[in-house]
Amino acid sequence: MSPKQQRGVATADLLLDAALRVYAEKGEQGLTVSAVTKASGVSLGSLYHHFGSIDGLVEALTLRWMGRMLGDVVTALQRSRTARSGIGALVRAYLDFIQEHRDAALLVHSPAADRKGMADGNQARASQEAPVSAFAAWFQPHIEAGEIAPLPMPLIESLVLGPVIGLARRWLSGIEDVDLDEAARILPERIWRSVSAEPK
Amino acid sequence: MSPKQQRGVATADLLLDAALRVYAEKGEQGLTVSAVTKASGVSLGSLYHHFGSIDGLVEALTLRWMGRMLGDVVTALQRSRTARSGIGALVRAYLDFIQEHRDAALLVHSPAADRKGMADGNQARASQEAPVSAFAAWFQPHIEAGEIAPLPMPLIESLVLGPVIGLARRWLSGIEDVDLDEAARILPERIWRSVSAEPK
DNA sequence: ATCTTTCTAGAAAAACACTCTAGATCTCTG
DNA sequence: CAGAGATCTAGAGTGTTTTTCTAGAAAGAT
Repeated sequence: MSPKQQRGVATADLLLDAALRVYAEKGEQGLTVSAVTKASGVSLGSLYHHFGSIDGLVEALTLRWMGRMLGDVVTALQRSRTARSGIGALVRAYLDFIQEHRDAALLVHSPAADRKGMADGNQARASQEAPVSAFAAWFQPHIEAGEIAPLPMPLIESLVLGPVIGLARRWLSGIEDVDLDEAARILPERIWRSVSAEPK
Repeated sequence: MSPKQQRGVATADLLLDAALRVYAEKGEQGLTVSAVTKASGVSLGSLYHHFGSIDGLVEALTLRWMGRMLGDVVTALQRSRTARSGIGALVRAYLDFIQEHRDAALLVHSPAADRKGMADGNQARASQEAPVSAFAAWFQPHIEAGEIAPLPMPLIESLVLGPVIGLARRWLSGIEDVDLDEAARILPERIWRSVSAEPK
């Protein structure tokens, strides 16, 4: 990588890092162009050169962290052999991530994330669907092996991820009644019951 | 209610209705102060008198529809006698609502909704916690009766609502692979397996 | 009848995202 | 190794959007 490109990447990183700091400190409202340029020391022109718009910057930031989170989750999945242990690993990886990167997780779980990620068929889709299809790819053999019930994949995803995401949102929003350790202990067993092929 | 108050409420309603129309037509970006004042025929001053800010207006709109949605769901719950049928009624009520009020549901499921609803301890909390605690109140007896497993209430809520919300978000975002009728048939049984007290 | 409060109105101010031109730094080719 | 071309940095300037502020109309209270 040439020095010029290096500098470009470094500038983009400065902006992304600064944007997350600003978001953590001042929230969604405070995440303005001037706040980010001040916090990063990078000029307005550079911001627009690299990201095109403030939404572009937020989208890039969201995708970066969404990618990291889904990467953690998929890695945890792929290390697991049985469907049951995979669900446990997934839940732990997800909850670990939001505890370790609370601010980033808040951004990823924000409404903007849904929009940006899904709205128009841009590169967002690619970087999201890779992990999502990895998710489906991991479950497929377990369906065929008779461990997981042969439900439509969207339903399996909702049953497995829905409770975890719901709990994560609740914890992220600052509600005090959520004990993530307890959840990590109890949820996998319960999710397993909902998607397993065994008769009840 | 005095005529003056009546007019005030009518004006606020005009603004809320117009805001939803604007949102439905032009999306989140298009939901500006001037668009709402034009669409409603109400002046700028009135908007700020009633809602204080554009965010205040959006928050009020979100809470109004969130209240209606949770109201539908809780009503469906309360008509059910057994835990199992309650879960089925809840799922159907939820999915019916998002189909019937797609635009409002999009707003309610947007990121802004999480923020606004939970962030600061304002009246938002009250209008949300009423239905939520109604939810808990309905489940409590079924836990004590041994139908539902004695899990912490946040976990029960996540297990029951998480999959439904996840699927709803997916459908609302326009992904084509979700069949809500099929989901309404399959999900209740699966959710029931996850929270029921019976041994597996 | 006048005083007070609530509501409506829109001009003016402030904040904001974004564009545009200029110039610096690096690469690559003749 | 000179200089043409590409990429990146810089910030003043533009247009739009939110918000504030002052004024006045309508209703109820005394």
